[in-house]
Amino acid sequence: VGAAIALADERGLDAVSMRAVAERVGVTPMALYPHVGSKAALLDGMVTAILRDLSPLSRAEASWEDRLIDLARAGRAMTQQRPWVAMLMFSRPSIEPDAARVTDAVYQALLDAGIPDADVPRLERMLTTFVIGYGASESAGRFRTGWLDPRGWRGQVPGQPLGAHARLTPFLEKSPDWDAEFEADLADLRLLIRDKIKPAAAPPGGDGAAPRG
Amino acid sequence: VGAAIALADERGLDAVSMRAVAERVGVTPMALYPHVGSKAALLDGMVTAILRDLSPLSRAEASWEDRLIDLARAGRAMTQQRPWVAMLMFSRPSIEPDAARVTDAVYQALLDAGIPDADVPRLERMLTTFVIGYGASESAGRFRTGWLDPRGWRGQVPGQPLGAHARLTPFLEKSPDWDAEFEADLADLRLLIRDKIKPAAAPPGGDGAAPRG
DNA sequence: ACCTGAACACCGTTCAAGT
DNA sequence: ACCTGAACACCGTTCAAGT
Repeated sequence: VGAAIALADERGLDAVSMRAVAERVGVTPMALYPHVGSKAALLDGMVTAILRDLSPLSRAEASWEDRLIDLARAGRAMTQQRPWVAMLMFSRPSIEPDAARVTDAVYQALLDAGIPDADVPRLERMLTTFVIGYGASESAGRFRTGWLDPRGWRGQVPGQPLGAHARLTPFLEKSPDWDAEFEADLADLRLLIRDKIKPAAAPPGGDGAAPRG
Repeated sequence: VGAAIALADERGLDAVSMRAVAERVGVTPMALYPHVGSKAALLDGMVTAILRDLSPLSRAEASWEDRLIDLARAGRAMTQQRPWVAMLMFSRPSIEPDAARVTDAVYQALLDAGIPDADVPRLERMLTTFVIGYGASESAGRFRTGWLDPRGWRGQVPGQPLGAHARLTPFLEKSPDWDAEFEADLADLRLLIRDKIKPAAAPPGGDGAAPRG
């Protein structure tokens, strides 16, 4: 699994073949099978290993907002450092205990925020879907170009004038600062979560966050 | 491209090989290259074709909220009908005019909502990232299992008791209704957008949406 | 218990020929 | 202008042998 990760880091996910991993380990391709089972299981093991090393789970005493933002930033840092990992996360169910550790930290932050228990799992999925989706859009190419050079948009499609593109041209001419955009999205999601906080009933360990500005 | 889509529908994306597409078209694999360029371009063409046929762009006179929700539902319907399309959308930049048509509809709805022009492109990316990410999570497997059978979570990882999982066990025992979850997420995102509406300055065509409760 | 070698049924793509 | 055939350099995986 370590060799596969090193290979993906150095030459991309496409370079991760059973043959290449075996060669790096110094063994015949078939010798891997008793150990990893299949290529799909190897890819599973790669995301599990990455998730196990996700860093920012230290600051357990920080506010729920800081913890949540830190987790989101750590997720994006991970997808920036290893561009191959985001897409992989969509295809692998997060059942392994190491993935559950991260999930648990998100759950805990949402519970500490005062979100009703019944809403916590859904919001965790919504937030992680966004973070992984953002990382995948960046690393797999969805966010590349497309907003550059919009001079041709107006009237390019016969029956559809694309009026909104025309109006927004000033904001579509240069590609955004993706770091700033991610932070702005996080700020919006933080507001969304604040709005879902249980009306008045104080949770067991509630530390009195202001209900709104 | 049509043959490739049919193949993906019938036997999955992995069955879409140049050789298989060529056979379905009744031609030698190499005969495809002058027409589609490469396999990557073929996959591009597949998502472009799907996007071109995205349905609900008809109701141009509906409220911005209805239009936005309809677009999101159409996106998910697309990823449900063709489970292979969501992952593909992350790897293909949406530069083609047909993709821009959908993007323009989202822009227009956000503009009609009264979102400041400068925020519209970012919010469009946030919403589409979520919709595609949700579809990818469903179809690629991230949402499969993992929340079933959580009886073993408590204390499964030595140094980490996974306390939040333990507390949320009642809500983790059965897999959610994914349709209802998607709708709940959309409702939350609708609220998020409402909160971002330009404070008081009425936009050119503003039709007076209630600012909050 | 762990590894090897040969083989099977595939890939995307290049390149020189054909018509 | 459009298609074909053969070939190159790969894939994941099975299976019978080896030690």
